[in-house]
Amino acid sequence: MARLAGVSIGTVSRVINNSDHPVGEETRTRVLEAAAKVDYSPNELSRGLARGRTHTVGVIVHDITDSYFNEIVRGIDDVASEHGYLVLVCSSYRDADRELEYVRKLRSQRCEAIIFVGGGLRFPDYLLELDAQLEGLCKQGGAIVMLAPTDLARPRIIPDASRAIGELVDHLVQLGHRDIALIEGPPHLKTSVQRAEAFDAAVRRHGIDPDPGRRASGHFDREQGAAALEELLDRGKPFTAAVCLNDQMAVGCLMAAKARGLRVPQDVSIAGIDDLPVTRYLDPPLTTVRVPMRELGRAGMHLVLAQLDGLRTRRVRNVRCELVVRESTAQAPRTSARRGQR
Amino acid sequence: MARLAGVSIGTVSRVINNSDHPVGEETRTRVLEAAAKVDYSPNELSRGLARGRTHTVGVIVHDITDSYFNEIVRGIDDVASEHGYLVLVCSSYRDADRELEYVRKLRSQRCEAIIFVGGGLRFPDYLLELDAQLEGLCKQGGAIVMLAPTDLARPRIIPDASRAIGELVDHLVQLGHRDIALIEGPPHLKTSVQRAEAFDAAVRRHGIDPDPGRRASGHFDREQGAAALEELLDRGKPFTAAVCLNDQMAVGCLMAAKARGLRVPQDVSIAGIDDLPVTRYLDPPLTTVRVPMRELGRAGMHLVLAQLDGLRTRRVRNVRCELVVRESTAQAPRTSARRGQR
DNA sequence: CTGAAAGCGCTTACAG
DNA sequence: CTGAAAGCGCTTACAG
Repeated sequence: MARLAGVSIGTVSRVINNSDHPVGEETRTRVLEAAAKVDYSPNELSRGLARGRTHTVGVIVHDITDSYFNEIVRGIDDVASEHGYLVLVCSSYRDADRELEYVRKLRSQRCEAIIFVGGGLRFPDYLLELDAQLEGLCKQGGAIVMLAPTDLARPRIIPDASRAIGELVDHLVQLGHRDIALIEGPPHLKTSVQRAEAFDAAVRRHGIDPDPGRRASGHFDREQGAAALEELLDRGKPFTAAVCLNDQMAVGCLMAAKARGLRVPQDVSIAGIDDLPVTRYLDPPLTTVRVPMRELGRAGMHLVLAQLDGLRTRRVRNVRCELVVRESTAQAPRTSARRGQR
Repeated sequence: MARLAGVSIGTVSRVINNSDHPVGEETRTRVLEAAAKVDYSPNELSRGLARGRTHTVGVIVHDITDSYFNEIVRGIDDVASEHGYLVLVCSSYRDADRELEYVRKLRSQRCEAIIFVGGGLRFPDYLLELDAQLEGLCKQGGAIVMLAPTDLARPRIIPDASRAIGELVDHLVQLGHRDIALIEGPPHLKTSVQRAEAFDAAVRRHGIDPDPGRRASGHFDREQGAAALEELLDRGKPFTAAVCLNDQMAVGCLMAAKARGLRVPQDVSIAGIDDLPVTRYLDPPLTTVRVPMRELGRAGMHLVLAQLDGLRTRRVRNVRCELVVRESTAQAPRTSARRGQR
């Protein structure tokens, strides 16, 4: 194509990149014409090799079909595409090995940044290896951003639901609930641990002792959230409300409660966390804690850009979450959920 | 790192790639040790340049937060990751320029394939330019796969809902519905056009003339689906059932109907197409046509792999879709929806 | 079994 | 204003 235009490849490069190096008008036109004729597509690989920039960022999520994650990816992508970046989406399914494998791959691809959307796993070996990989990426000039609690000392923006979880518990207690069941996420996931701690602290403030008998894990998953509710029901310890530490589990929990013949919220109140789009379409619409997912994604990508621009930071930024009261929570019934069961 | 191991870069390459070119055992260990020590991360860019393979595929969707698309991406990613491919996800929002821009970028990145998940737009200029870009990508050795109806002659796997739409209409007519409203998608989108044609053909089979007065566009979008129902209601032409050409619109339609005080399905039956996960959690659960999204994604990526393996094909494969009857459709009421409105 | 060297397609000082 | 050439980090015939 340089031959077609009758110029050197250096000149071609200059006009294609609109470099500020001067190029003769007539030469420029000749190059542009030749480029159009042969349908020239500049090779980003070699360009990346030569310039050290790939215009790609990697994003590691739990599962792209989970709204929590795809909403955040949407936010990331909004600003990424605005700035000419392409996004590599990697679903790790919270598997440490899968995640490490992806990090290695993204590094090899010379992504300019990796954004971790999901919560940090808490396995020591994994943390060590992950930190080494991330250090390597940083040395290559890459940026790292974490959008969830983690044990790694990396720049991060974290949705902090603690305060809103407190408000949620206040709300329930005001409605007369004292026997509040808790459906947790994966025990090795920091997000779940933190949310559970916030819940425990909140009920204690009301003089209620967190009761292991009213607690089950739904692994942040819809089906397992449903199973957790059933387990709690089968355990026989009465409760009038169930707090699910994410909305996916709350969806499952709600369906399971209905399937057991419980009316929500008359027989049992149910609340979640995240405020996924689906919560509005449930019957009843779900009381939950709003995590500003799209904004979180946008902020995350902006932090990436700032770092690539030379910003050095280890500052941790918290993002406020708000209680959203809808119709799945109401006055506690006289008889508790278990007995109310038909 | 070659220096650290005291060998040539050629030798390093051979052991890192586990090439079948013989390498001395002791040399191999030395290289591996050096690699571990410096935390060596092979540069995929240069590797891609030298070998002409990038191990990436681009996927163009409408919007990653739309379940229809992220479910398909999930299927693609399942087999892509199995085969060591990374996935670049591009949301075009059905904008022709955005889509073309992404195609150019993916080409520049030398993606080995582009999978188009969404339906084809039908703008002549766009089609021309797109086809040129795709031809370019093919010449570079890339594969193309379309997972929706399109006017382009490229390998494709298409979910064919026509037959199931016919069954849906039969189902409604059997329930006594004759005044059936239709909420369509974007008029320039082939998927929407085809589904509408299938609907028209089906009602005609029952001696019903498609009525423009009972037809509105919701642009495949939740909010606009709701607006479309309201418009139909306001138009004053009575109907006892509304068929939405995708589930997103059906969700909006259902909420709007309830907001207007209509009972579903007693006052009006509502049906969608796609069988998104959310349809199960609605009240009432939605009657719809199941499009096997995840399988479609998997099949799409398999077709990519086959093409990269040298398969030459222009064959069009259709994927069967099935009617799923749930609770949002029932016997037609005596009085039609409009009058039933409170 | 090992290395030197050409080549992948660019960018970018450096000369002219 | 233009070109020749080094360099980005690999792979892979080609010699030895």
